[in-house]
Amino acid sequence: METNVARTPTVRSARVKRAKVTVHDVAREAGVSIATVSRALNAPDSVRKELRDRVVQAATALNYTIDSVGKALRRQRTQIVATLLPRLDDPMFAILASAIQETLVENNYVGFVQPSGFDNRTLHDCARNLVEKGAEGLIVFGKIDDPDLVNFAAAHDIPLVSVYSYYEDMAIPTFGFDNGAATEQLIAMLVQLGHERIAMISGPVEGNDRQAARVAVYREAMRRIGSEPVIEFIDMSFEPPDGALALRRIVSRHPEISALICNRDVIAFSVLAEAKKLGIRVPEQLSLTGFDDIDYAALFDPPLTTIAVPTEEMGRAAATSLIRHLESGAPLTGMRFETRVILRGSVSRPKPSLVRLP
Amino acid sequence: METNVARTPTVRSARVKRAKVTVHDVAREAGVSIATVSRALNAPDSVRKELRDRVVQAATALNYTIDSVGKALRRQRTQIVATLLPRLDDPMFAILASAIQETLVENNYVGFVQPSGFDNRTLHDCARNLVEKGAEGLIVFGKIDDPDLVNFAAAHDIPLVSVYSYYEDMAIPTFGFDNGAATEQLIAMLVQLGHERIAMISGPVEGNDRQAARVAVYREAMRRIGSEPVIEFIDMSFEPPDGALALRRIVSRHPEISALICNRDVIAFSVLAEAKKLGIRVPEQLSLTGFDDIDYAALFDPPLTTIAVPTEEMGRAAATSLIRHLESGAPLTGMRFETRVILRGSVSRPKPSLVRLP
DNA sequence: TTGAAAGCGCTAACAT
DNA sequence: ATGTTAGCGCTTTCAA
Repeated sequence: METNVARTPTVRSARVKRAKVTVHDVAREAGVSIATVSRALNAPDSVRKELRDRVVQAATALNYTIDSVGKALRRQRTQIVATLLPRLDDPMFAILASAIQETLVENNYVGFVQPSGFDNRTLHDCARNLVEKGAEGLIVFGKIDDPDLVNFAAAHDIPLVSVYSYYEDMAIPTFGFDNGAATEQLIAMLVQLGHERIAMISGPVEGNDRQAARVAVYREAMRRIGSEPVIEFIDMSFEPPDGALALRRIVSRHPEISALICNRDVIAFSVLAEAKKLGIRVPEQLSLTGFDDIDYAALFDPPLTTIAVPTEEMGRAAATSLIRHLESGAPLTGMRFETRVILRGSVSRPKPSLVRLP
Repeated sequence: METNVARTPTVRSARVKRAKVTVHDVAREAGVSIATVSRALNAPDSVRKELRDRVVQAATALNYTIDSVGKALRRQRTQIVATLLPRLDDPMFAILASAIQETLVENNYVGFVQPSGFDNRTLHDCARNLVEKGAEGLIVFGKIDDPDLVNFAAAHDIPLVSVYSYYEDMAIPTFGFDNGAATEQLIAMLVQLGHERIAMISGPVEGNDRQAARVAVYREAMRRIGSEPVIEFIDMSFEPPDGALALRRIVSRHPEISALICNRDVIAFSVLAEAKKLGIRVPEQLSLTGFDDIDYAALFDPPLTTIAVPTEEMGRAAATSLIRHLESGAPLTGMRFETRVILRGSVSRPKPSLVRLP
């Protein structure tokens, strides 16, 4: 879109390596041994006040910065955790990443964040790269479907946790909620309002346990109430035209549909916009739901009914547990979170009038 | 909101340190020296094919993973870059972070991403922490207003670049656009449509060059056309009630306002929602603009007029330049990007009827 | 082409 | 309480 039109003057023509200040320099300056420098900086109480002050002063004077690479090599600990997410440029993932990164830094850790796509069957290479760069713990979004990753983590003693989806009795601890149960909540609400012809827009289910669980529960519910399942699968890289196209397909092929479940809020946003273009009134002619309750859901017109997911809490819990495990070998125990339906204006009782394309 | 109701069974009761596979193990297995192992893995061409194959085979058999900590200590290179952003849980920042992280990994780097707040006058501590954890290059969002950070980076030879805001002739290379010019574009468009009474909702300007530049240009423009500047400052941590309150203040104190510039799209979203509640018709009674053109801007009703910012391109350019500099000492040269007004339905010519609170 | 050996910066075991 | 020293895993001279 935009092109660069100008270039600032060059800043440094070459990378000049300045001599690095090390513990030896500080030790010399303070007139102590390198061990005392290390102690004064890491365990101040174990050093006499006078020496400690001299060390701190010397370190400040020389502008000393600890080299965590040397430290990490010696301690065999990096205090780095890596997070693998399908993508980062999407509110829900970004909120999760934000919660994780903040938790890490509060605990003197730092984190790599890597967008790795929606297919959890091929995470190994990405994870391996991050571990090789120093990650000593791994947080993965959703159910881990890659045996290579699981084996790799086990072989290298890298603790591995999963966030967002909850599973009982999994080898890998999960910090999340039950996607199927959440969809159940949504469908139960719609059914109670009187909806029977319900459609779904989902992402691909391959390697994506969240979408798979929601689709499965939806199919089962339709079977129960004797309705034909109507599902449109679209790419998960949020492209408004995809949502729009899916809506057009559904209303043209299944004009009897009275409610539409979108498996992500952002899909519902584009569907809502398209519905307006098509002259379909939401919720009068079509009830619409999203998933995740991202901030903007309440700001649309009508406000979007959706499932509230405790994204931030899950991220913090996963990161906190992982850190505790890394620090003190505390047992790594998954946690189940609850979701709830946020009923807003995009849903109403079904009206007798059917949806029709203009 | 949600509480955890269940706990999965414990996975590992203690962290058992498995003996680590090192170059020595691979060397022994392959019957070569550790030097040959290193060469076979890093510079295959310098090792006879037969030995090379033996090494690779041994490494695979032993499940060897290179330890980048040892490598980094020896090479004095980590291939880690850190990015400091005001926050991560917001679409525009998330898109930028995503572009940077992807660029890094494509170049065999990895990245720390740290939310560090909106005040660029106090970045030093955060940056120092990331450098101590191994970052050898730093990308900072917006103009760097912290002399401590600049001095620190210079003292430790840490290349430092700024992304999003462009400045000519800055000591630190900037990859961004001119925030003032962008606001000029917006105001020129509104003025051309006939607007004279224009208000602005901004974030705090302290330590935030983006907001400061936009406010300054706005004030100057109002002076030029002889209108009183009407500015509401709100917290930048997107809280819909803040935007709503700012709108109510503006229309109650200045009912003559015909256009409202919001310095972020997300603020405009909440203002738009509140306008509907108040019965203010957009754009008939009030023209509304945002900033950044995040994906959802086009999906609102009416679609939001805004400034398109090449977020992804800026992020990729900053990361690419930094990597090239790190790899080969290539000069670090800033780049200026262009913005443009995206005219959508939230803006129209001003109508004679004034905005009134219901 | 390959091997031996040094050493990156740090912490911790041991000695004093 | 402080100093001496070994060594974490790796790459890269230097020598063969």
